Amino acid sequence: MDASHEDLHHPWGLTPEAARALQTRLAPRVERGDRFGPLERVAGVDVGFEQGGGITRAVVSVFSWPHLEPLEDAVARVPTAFPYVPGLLSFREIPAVLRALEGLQVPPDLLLCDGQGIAHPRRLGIAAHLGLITDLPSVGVGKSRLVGRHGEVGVLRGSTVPLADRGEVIGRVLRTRTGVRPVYVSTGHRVALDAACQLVLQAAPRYRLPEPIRRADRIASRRDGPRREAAVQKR
DNA sequence: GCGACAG
DNA sequence: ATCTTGTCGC
Repeated sequence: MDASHEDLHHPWGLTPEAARALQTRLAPRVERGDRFGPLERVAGVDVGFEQGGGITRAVVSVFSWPHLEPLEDAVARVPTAFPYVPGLLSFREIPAVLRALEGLQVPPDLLLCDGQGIAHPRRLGIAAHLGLITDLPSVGVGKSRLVGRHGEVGVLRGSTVPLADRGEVIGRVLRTRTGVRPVYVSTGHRVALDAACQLVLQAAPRYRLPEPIRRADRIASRRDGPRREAAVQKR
């Protein structure tokens, strides 16, 4: 029920072995059912790296819901302290994301993350991990597959096919745009798969990726440093 | 030992 | 993810 802070504020400077052990220990605490109220602010989360990868730049872009108007952006630049290791992405990106979240004027009601939720070897992809430690509802939206198998997805927008691994459905491959490569949607925390897919489809009315993630991605991968770090609209 | 492997 | 310019197509 509660996200007992202390033990959830675990250290990040771990060895890959210790990180995997921690994932196995935390995964059971991820809530796979729906537990979120009315949505007003939905945020997109993404990370980018600067020359050489020495600096991790995390971006959180908050949009109004359901109108999808940009409300606020928060950016954090942190020295990169963990390498990219398949399955351990959260240990590389979450520290910077947490800093960005701290910079928001108002916390969001939901997080749409660039990466997997429970569609992960130990069921703790970055979206699930981030949702768990912030206790915010979250959804994983991956641009490609990490684990799991699935059949062909219909060519029309809205088509889906289950993503399964070790005899369990861990996500859904969703076509957000007719004729365009589908995305991998999975439960992050407090958002079941059905709602997760509905939300992603609603958040992506025109492009392959949800609007909040697109904006965060654009800012995160911009060569030039971000201009305004917060307050898209001050009023 | 040989592939697979989010971003 | 990042290094990098233009190019083909709707």
